Formats: sequence, structure tokens, C-alpha cells
Amino acid sequence: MFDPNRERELRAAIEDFFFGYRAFTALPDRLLAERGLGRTHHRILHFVRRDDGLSIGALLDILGITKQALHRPIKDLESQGLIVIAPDAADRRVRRLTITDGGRALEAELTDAQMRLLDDTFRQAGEGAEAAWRAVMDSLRANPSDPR
Amino acid sequence: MFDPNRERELRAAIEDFFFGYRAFTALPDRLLAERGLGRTHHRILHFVRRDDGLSIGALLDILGITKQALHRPIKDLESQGLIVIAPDAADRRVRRLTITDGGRALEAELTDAQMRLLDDTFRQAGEGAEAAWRAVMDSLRANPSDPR
DNA sequence: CTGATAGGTCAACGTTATTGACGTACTCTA
DNA sequence: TAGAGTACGTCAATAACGTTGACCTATCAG
Repeated sequence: MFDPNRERELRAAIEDFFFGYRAFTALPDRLLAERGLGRTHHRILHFVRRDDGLSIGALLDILGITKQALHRPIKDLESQGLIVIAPDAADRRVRRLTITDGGRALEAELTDAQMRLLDDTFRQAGEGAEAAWRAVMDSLRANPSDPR
Repeated sequence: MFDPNRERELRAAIEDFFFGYRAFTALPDRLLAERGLGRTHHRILHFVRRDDGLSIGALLDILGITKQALHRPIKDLESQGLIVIAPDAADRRVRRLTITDGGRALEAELTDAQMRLLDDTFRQAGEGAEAAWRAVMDSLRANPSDPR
């Protein structure tokens, strides 16, 4: 399939992905754990902040989990005053999620940590590394193997 | 902290990481699920293949989980004939893990899928993308936030 | 012989996810 | 306006995978 040298390189890349992702998530994971929250809470905050007024269904599609799995974290965030759930004005079956000031603050704390880490990392990796890294990740996202 | 344009870029990079990693792991996850195995089994096979004769303790350090958590997947792999556990010749307290032909075959199947995906992706992302991507990931691994 | 090391194992528990079934509120269409 | 479809909530059972804590055996080193 691949010659031995190429295989060595690609295997090294696979390991890099594993360890790199772990290093990347370690930071916010610790901050979240202090509040009794997990990665799903972080993701919800991220996507609700990005798309204010996101519906439950749209969030379900993005995250690729079941509504039962989403229910708890959503309720946690609501009861902690980090998001607000309100029916859509036009179609009252649809629930729209909005981030509160508190939610925005927590999201900023988590995201700042990751942004600083990425910014430093891109700088250390040299000229053009950021664009190339993004290009690889974008190409991966576009791949049909993504379960979304 | 960051100016708005920079923040937009870094937030996009964070999302890329999330979706990219998911696309990357989706393929082997499906193959593993067919055999009733999970990511931990894959990781064990990967590291035992790479470092033949790896000890339990060394594997524990790499994976960053408890011995109780490692115990099941190790036993699963052994009972399915994918790895062999044997005491070290010099220090019989130490158990050395070895991959079998069957284990090597499964590992190859999983890894081939990921190698092909990465190879395609690097090619699509253009000249120099692979080296730059690796540089970013290596820099991330070297970061003290890695819990290992 | 003694203390340290490597590892195995039992038990209880927690988190996060799943599938399946069913209920409620609401909208849209014939 | 009745009935079908949609969006979402929720109960229940189950599973995968991890944790902490405690305790055990086997082995090695001084």
C-alpha cells in the first residue's frame, strides 16, 4: 500500500493527531471539570455563541448525538443561567437557544485558552504553518467519512 | 486579547480541529465497532505494534488511564488472540506485550484506513501542507498542557 | 528478611452515550 | 377543521468506559 518510509511518516502523523488533540483539549477540560461540566457543554456554548438563536434540532445535527444525550447538558447550562431556551416567534414548536452574559464569559474563558495555545503553536511552527494546517483540517472535514 | 479578525480566524481553527478529528476517527471507529472494540483497543494495538515488548506500566503512562481501565481492553485483546502477554525474562514482575499476526492484521486494517485518508488529505491540501501540519501538531504535543 | 515495585482484581460508582417508546404542543394541508 | 406531520421532551433500560479505593500476589533489590 505504502512504501516503508512513507508508512513511517504517516504513522507518525497519526500519533501526532492523537497526542495533539489531547494536548489541545486538556486545557478547557480542566477548566470545565472545576464547574462539573464536560466537553458537550463546551460545544453547546461554542455553537450557540456562534449561531445565536440556534434551534435544538440544528444543534443535534451539528453535534451528531441523540436528543436524549443532548437534553442533560442543555438543562445543566440553562439551570446555571448560561443559556436561555425560548420558543421561536413564528414557529412555536422550535426552541431557540441563546447565550447569556454568563455563558459568554465562560465560553470566552475556555476559548481564550485554546486560542492562545493555537496562536502560540502556529507561531512556533513557522511561516505559513497556520494556513497549511487549516487547509489540511478543512480537507478532512470535507471528507465523506465525517459522520455528520 | 485578540483583535476581532484574529479571533475569527482562531475560532475557525478551533472548529476545524473538532470536525477534523471527528472525521479522522470516524473510519476506524466504525471498523472497531463491528468487532465490539473501541478506541482504547486501537491505541493499545498501535503502541504495542510500534514498541514491541511494551510493558503494562509504560502503556499506562502513554495512555494516561488507570490500570483498572486498561485491564479490560488488554484482556479482550489477549482473549481474541491479538496480543500476547508474557513476563519479562530478566524481571519477571514486568509483563511484556507483543502483537500477534492477527493483531497486526487488524491494526494494519485500521491504520491503513487512516493513512490513506491522511495521505489523500495532505495531497489535497497542497505542497508543504504535510510538513507544516506536522510541525503544528508536534509543537502542540510539546506543550506543557499535555496531561501525559 | 524486609521494603519497594509491577501488576491483577474486586467492588462501588459516575458520566456519557445509546435505543425504544411514548407524550405534548404546534403547524400545515387537504 | 380534522388529521398528518414536525419539533421537542421525557421515562426507562442498557452499555461502554472511565474513576477511586482497597487489597492481593509475585518478584526483585539491598
